[in-house]
Amino acid sequence: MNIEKLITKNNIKPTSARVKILEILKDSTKPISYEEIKSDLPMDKATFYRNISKFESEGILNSFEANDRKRYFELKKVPHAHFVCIKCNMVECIEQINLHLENYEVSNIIVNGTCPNCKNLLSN
Amino acid sequence: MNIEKLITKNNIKPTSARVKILEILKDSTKPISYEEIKSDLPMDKATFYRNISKFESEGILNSFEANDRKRYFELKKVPHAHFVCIKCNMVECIEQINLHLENYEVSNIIVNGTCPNCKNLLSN
DNA sequence: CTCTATGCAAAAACTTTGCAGGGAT
DNA sequence: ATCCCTGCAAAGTTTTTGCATAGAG
Repeated sequence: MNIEKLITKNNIKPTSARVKILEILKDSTKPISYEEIKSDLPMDKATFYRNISKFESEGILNSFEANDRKRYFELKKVPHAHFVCIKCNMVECIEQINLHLENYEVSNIIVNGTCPNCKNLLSN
Repeated sequence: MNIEKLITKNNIKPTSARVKILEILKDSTKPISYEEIKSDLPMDKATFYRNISKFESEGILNSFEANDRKRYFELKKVPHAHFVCIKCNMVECIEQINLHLENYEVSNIIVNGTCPNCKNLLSN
């Protein structure tokens, strides 16, 4: 889906800051934090966070916090979970999960644990 | 299990600050944040956080972050997940979940979404 | 012209760290 | 005497807010 359309469809003005943010998120294969993308962002952090907040309330993107106390952002796609390593803070998507809770609406699932890599390092 | 034993078993000195922290966690039916318990804590926040950190590295407790940007703590028990409402930040335990990821070690699962109560409020 | 978006700087919220005093062994 | 624990205050980190200016329609 075209980024500009995604924005206008949600009644938001497609300013260049907004398009830029969503393009970066679109191009990423995993959720990313402000810190990870700030060098590519031609805008102030206030602008970034304000727009992120707008996108979230419009339901365009999801965010969650990892153990490094940073928020990670991603475009909303098919429901899936995220694995976050408690040692190295690596974040990755887990496709095969399905969870149904009667009367609840599930928007995101975060699985914390130790990734294969860190697990190996520990046992050495 | 007796709190003092839980502490000494993990090679930590059972100071009164430590026993107090774990007793509060033991008595809670759900994960709690520093803010929620500080009025019952006869110690400085630095002591609280330093001991929490020690307990975590010894594997005595788990913590995770909710959408309110606070960390929630609980004694490590049988594996289970937590539901955190993105509207009201209510936290509760979800017992029936099981997830196996080959080569990963799962330590905690957080499910974000809207709780039945907030879901009703929204639709009114 | 009006309304919204942006940048900058300061504030806010929660957690961590430095340091000196105290207790236990 | 030594080692670790604690409280206090200050610093740190990420995100949010206030305010004035800039930009779009």
